[in-house]
Amino acid sequence: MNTAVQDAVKQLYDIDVEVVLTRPEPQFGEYSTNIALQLAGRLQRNPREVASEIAERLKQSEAFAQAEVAGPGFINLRVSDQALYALADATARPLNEGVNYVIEYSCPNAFKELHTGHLYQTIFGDILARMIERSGATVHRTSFGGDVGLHVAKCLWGMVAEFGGIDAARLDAVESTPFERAAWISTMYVKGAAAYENDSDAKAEIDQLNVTIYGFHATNDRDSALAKLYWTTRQWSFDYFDAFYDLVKVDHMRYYPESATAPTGMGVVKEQLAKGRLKESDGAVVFEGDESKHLHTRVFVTSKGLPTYETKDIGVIWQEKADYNFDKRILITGNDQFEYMRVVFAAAETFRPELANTMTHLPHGTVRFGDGSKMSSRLGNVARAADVIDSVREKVRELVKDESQVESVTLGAIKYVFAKYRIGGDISFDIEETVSLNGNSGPYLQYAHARARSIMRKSTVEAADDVTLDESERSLLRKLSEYSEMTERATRELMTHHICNYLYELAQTFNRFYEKSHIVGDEREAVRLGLVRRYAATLADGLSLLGIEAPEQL
RNA sequence: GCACCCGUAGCUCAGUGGAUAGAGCACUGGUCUUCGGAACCAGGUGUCGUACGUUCGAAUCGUACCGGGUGUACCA
Repeated sequence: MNTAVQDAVKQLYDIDVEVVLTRPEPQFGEYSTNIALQLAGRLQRNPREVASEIAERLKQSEAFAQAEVAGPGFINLRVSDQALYALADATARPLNEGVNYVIEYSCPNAFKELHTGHLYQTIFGDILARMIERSGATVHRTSFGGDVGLHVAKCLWGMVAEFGGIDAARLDAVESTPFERAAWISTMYVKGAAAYENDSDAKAEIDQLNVTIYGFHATNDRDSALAKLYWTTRQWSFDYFDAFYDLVKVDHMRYYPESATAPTGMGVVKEQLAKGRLKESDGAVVFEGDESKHLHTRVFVTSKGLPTYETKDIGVIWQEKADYNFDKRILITGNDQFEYMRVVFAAAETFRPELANTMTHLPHGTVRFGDGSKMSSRLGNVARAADVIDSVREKVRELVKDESQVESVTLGAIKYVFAKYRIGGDISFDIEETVSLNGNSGPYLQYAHARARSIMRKSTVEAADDVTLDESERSLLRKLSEYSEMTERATRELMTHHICNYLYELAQTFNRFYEKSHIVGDEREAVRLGLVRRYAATLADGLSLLGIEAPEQL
């Protein structure tokens, strides 16, 4: 359709322009263009005159039923009902046909529990992956976290202290579900962390333990007593991740543990040091920042010879590239890592120029609760992901009687609230609002779908299309016709909140239609049933993009 | 100090060059003898943080400032 306008401009003025059609307020029609305002300057003419010339030309085009000049020189375009049906039935263009993506998110550390930040990333990342897959791409979901390091040493120390010695057999007495095991490991961490702070002997032991743990990987020690304790509980962590991802019903990611990425990263560091792209400085290996680009200098290997997060991050990029040969890589992290990631990306692109323009970093804000507080692990009021889910489920139980639907509504509520904020800023998580049955929430849309399906079950006629729609019928079809454009935009911009805003507006439009238009038993039943059917299908499709179930009844 | 992000209605947020700046929540009143009322309609007194600038046109772009947050060499 924009090409129809481009052609008109070309014929009239012999100018090649890129025409962007926008969706104006409904009273102005389906599409609007400001092309005349842009051309007026170049042509040294009055914008309204230019607009009416273009509009005259467009009236002859088959693409539009109507073309009118409005305001300072906008051209408002209206399409036929028939064209509106075609738009409503159109599927989004496959923007990423054949493109190979890696999307890295969630990224929990082994030996720790997932908190709300992980929950947000897990859900947002999963939705993003769905959207991109839907646009024709191949998507590989990955995750990256620490299975070695000081936090692990604190944990192991805590276990040894708890057992009064190194005794892996004592693990048999620990509760056996993945969530209980993860919680137990957390208490061992707390024990170790406290000792590290307050007891200098313990601190020395833990620091030594840290080195020992790296050794388990280097020497592939799986049999010594301490190694058994480590490998067993490490596996417990991975089992817990799997159980958690099953609980929230997302696809699993491939986990890249730091123990594996560190050696890869160290190999790269060695190579790049020889090439002079990394420098030695005060005994450490650093990537020198570029002040003109405001890039910090960062340490890749410490003066003690240990790899930092930078090196491990380079290691993951190299491994993901080797495993999947991605065309595009998207990384989701908290926004506190924004500047840090700029340096890592700059280093990666310096080492391997072919990576330039293939990697995107999506930083997100903090999940904040109703009172505006940021839950802090230091203060002991950290919100574990599982606790958040539990408290939402409790609220849902008050409203949904059918126990078999509680889980679907619980997850719908949580996924929706995380998807509806534009990524980048903080996420305000108000539990009442999240579970609320009216307003812009997941449960509201699930209900909206169930209601539409109920109407469809009730009707016995054959659905039919009609090209002389009344006003409320047409406004619903018009809203439906925006769906594929909206999903394209959400995919292009990597922003899930467009989907939520649209679905909510769609439901509101439907409610207005439904208020005015009787369906079952009406003489226009067939036509209206066709619209209800499209509405239910669009709602279900949009919810499925968000990973939310669309129930038949609720 | 420098850099980045944020500042829009009482609250939570959309809108990032276009028409009278919009939603939800909350609050008030009303509609309909419910095809699932979890509905619909009506009601906003907003210095779009402030000031200058660019533009036919600025919440949106530029510059400076104010306020909040984050980052800034051996943590992740």
